[in-house]
Amino acid sequence: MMEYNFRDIEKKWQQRWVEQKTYRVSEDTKRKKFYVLNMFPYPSGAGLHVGHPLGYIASDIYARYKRLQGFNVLNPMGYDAYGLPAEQYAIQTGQHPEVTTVENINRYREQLDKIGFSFDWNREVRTCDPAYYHWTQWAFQRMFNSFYCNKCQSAQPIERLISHFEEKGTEGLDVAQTEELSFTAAEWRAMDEKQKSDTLMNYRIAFMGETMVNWCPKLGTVLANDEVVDGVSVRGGYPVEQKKMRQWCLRVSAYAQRLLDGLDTIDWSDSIKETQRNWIGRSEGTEVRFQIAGTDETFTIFTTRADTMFGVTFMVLAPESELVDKVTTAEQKAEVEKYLTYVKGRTERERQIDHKVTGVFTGSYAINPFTGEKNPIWISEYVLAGYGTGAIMAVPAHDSRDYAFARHFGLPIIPLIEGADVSEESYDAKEGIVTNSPRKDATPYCDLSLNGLTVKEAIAATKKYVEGHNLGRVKVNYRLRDAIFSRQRYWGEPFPVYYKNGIPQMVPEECLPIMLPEVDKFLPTETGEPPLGNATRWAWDEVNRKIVDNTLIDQKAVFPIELYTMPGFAGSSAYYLRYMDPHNDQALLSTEAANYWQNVDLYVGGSEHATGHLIYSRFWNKFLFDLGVSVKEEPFQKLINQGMIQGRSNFVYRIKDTNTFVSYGLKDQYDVTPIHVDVNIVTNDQLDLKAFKAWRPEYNTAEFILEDGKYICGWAIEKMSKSMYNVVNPDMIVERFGADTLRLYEMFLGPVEQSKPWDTNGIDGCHRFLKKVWSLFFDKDGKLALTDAEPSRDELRSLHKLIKKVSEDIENFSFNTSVAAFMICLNELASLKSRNRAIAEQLAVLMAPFTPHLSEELWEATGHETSVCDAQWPQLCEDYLKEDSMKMMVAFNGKARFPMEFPVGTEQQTIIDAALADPQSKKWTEGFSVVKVIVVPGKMINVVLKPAK
RNA sequence: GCCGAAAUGGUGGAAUGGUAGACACGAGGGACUUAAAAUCCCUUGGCCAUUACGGCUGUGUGGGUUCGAGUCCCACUUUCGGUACCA
Repeated sequence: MMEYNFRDIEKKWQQRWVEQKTYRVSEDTKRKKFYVLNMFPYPSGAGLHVGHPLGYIASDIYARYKRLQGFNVLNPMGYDAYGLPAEQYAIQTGQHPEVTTVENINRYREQLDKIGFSFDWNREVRTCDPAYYHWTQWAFQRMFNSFYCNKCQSAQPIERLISHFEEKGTEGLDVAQTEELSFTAAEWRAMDEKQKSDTLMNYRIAFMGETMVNWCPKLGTVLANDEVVDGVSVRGGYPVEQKKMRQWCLRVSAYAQRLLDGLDTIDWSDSIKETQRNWIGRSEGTEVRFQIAGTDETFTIFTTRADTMFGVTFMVLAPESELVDKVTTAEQKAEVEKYLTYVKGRTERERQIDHKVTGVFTGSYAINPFTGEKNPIWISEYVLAGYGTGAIMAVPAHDSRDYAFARHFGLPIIPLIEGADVSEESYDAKEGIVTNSPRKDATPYCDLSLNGLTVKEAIAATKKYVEGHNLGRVKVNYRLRDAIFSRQRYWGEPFPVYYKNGIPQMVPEECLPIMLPEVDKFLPTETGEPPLGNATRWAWDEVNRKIVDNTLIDQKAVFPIELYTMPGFAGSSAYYLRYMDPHNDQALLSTEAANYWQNVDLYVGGSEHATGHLIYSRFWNKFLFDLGVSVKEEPFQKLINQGMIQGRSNFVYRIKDTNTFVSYGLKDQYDVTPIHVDVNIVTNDQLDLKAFKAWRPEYNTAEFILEDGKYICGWAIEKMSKSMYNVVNPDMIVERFGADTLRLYEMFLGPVEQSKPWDTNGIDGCHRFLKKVWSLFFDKDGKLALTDAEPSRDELRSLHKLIKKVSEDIENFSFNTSVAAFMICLNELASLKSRNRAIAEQLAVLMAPFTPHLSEELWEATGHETSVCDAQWPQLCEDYLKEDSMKMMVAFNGKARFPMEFPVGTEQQTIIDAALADPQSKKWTEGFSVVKVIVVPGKMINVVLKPAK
């Protein structure tokens, strides 16, 4: 008996695909392109579990479907190969990260190959490959040599800015910048080289800046926020402090508005667009200047609530603000110093976790330009130096933080909105009618009155007044920060930068890439320099234009090279462009390739990258778009966020202090401890006792209290992880059921976007289905059992229903329902006893995106010589979908009662008459009169009744 | 706190405002078999009824719109994501 032998079939076709280069693609201007892309994986040491391929399978189905529709489909894959785990492993074992990374990549590749993807492996990229990071370095240099022009909203060569300085200084400048500088052409020309370099850093898109970081002196490295808990490092428990450090940064904030606007042009889920909008955090407000009482000095605050000008009762500065020194009076100096010391000792983390109300009075006052009142100036950590101007006006009645502060320090609270009760808490809502602005008892100070206006109107009126009276300006602020672009790590892209007299210089473009040097230790140096400080060959010979030994520094023209490396997102920001032309050694990609492939039509990946990779990539692409390298402003037209596959853990229950395990149903009668048990020795929650005893030595002598002769395990949905013993490996599934079954089942589990648990038990259904498909084509002896008769109308209807459903479902990414549709169709064919060749062939094509190996085999068996990949997606003929008759439900007052059948196309009135005339209707209509009848063709005849009098 | 998504049988999940629970798993019963596996058939939301038929109830909670609501509107509860002194 010849059964569905998936092992041989899958091996055969996977080999043939390689031999015949089935998935090789090239630019073909005669065909329309379609670019499908998955977020490339970081090859971790743990290998793939069953959750990882979910998105790859979904996009592979889409890619294959598009190909069957005649598109020239680009569906590449590669590796995000730089990353922390490999480096940590290197530090612990001395194993070079490259070795581990390559091992892991090979393992991934092996696992991926078994699942039957249509990737064009010829286009593989690895971020750690010098031929790849050449272009990461190149892009960085271009960013370094660019500034952002606000007027033309695009990146421009830095030379243009320099000539502007030469001619006019900063006059008439409207560009993105770290801080607003002001100098004349003469002043610019008077600057020395170092000063000019420092000044330009204020404008470059890739620039060197001073920023606050978590610094751990004992570990000699910067730590990310999640590597610090309660002020100490997670690894080692060493204290962590806030430190200002020089770092390379990318001026992502310059693109804030374009990043925001672009969201309206792309086909992403509303939730992820919203996340990005929040992250960019555009806020329209007003900057207002306050005069420091008794001086000529002023300072500027930012507010979105210009309507609350008359409710200001104090001012607050960020502790890091440069104003602090200026406004602190002699009497308050000691207090202020004490407070600043306290704040300095607080880590970022502590400030985030507990929002203690703390602060100190500076001794100075600011004059409110609307009331003339003197408001005390305080310092508090709740005001952040990095947002707005680092100074605020406090309106405790209408801001909860100001309110808490006012209550704590006994400062006045003036309500400004009619009916707002501020006795217990502030009234933060931006609605209501403004009052007290100005207060009735106040001496008139300015001619602005907001009383009687709505909040919205009051804000607009105040803005107008501020601009008209030169008190400040209308300003848009963004929450989006510039990205810190350097890491004190080894395993990352080196910077193509060297330092000449402390001034960063770009290595000439023709000399790229600068290769990551060898080191003997992956830790920081003894003097606290990053790991690259251990490299002996890490100096730049400017004359011979090559990397040379460090010992030559200080001789002639040899200079130290940057010791920082780039962060993870550097390599992953433009990889989708490189896939278009992966072997090009002259450019990131050719113009031809860029013009043909344009951008990614469909991008699949996790939503956890919403505020990381997906922002950086969009930024990077926009920059390259400004350079004319990328031809589309947005890199990813449509985005699908696949859900996580969770683990389904199993538990056994050990009676305390014994080696006896009690079955789930009886566990409440004992004092038990639940213990995770390997899900691979449990079937349908029933424990394999033998396998359990063999699982670990201590369970060798285990005894069991069973129910109905079985040991039933408890279960829970948790993250899939080794420690929960709920990891299911795709190789194991492929070995037992085949890749096609795995693909089908992963899709059948539920909607791609949704998180759902993996439960191996359900896979049988999909496997059985494929066996049934096999036996539709072949008899018991393995002979093709199809007939060449004309297909019947019923067969054709079943097929075309399937074509319609599957085509729609794939377009909508609703793969679980298309799998169900396959099963329904097969059942229909079985009940029709259909073995029609024409129908069966079409079924094989429809299934090809889901089960490519099986479809290839069936396609070949039905006498085709080409790959099923080059078949044509079946044409839908609506004609076959028409039923001869339609079944409709007769309902009375919305309640369905009995079915009736009518020939297709029956007149509405005929239907109504027939329904009312039906003897069964009498039961419901007696004693009632008919108000109206609603006919939903093919579904429902609803008779609306009311009692007859 | 704010933003977003969700809540349907024992389980995963279906349902353009029109017979809720498609499809599958599991469970129960049966056929075949010495037996097991495999395969096939029947039942399977709950409650009541059953020699016929059937009836009631049911999509997190409470309201509303509608002839008709899982679906639309309002309020709430819970869960999961994201984010957080952003003025």
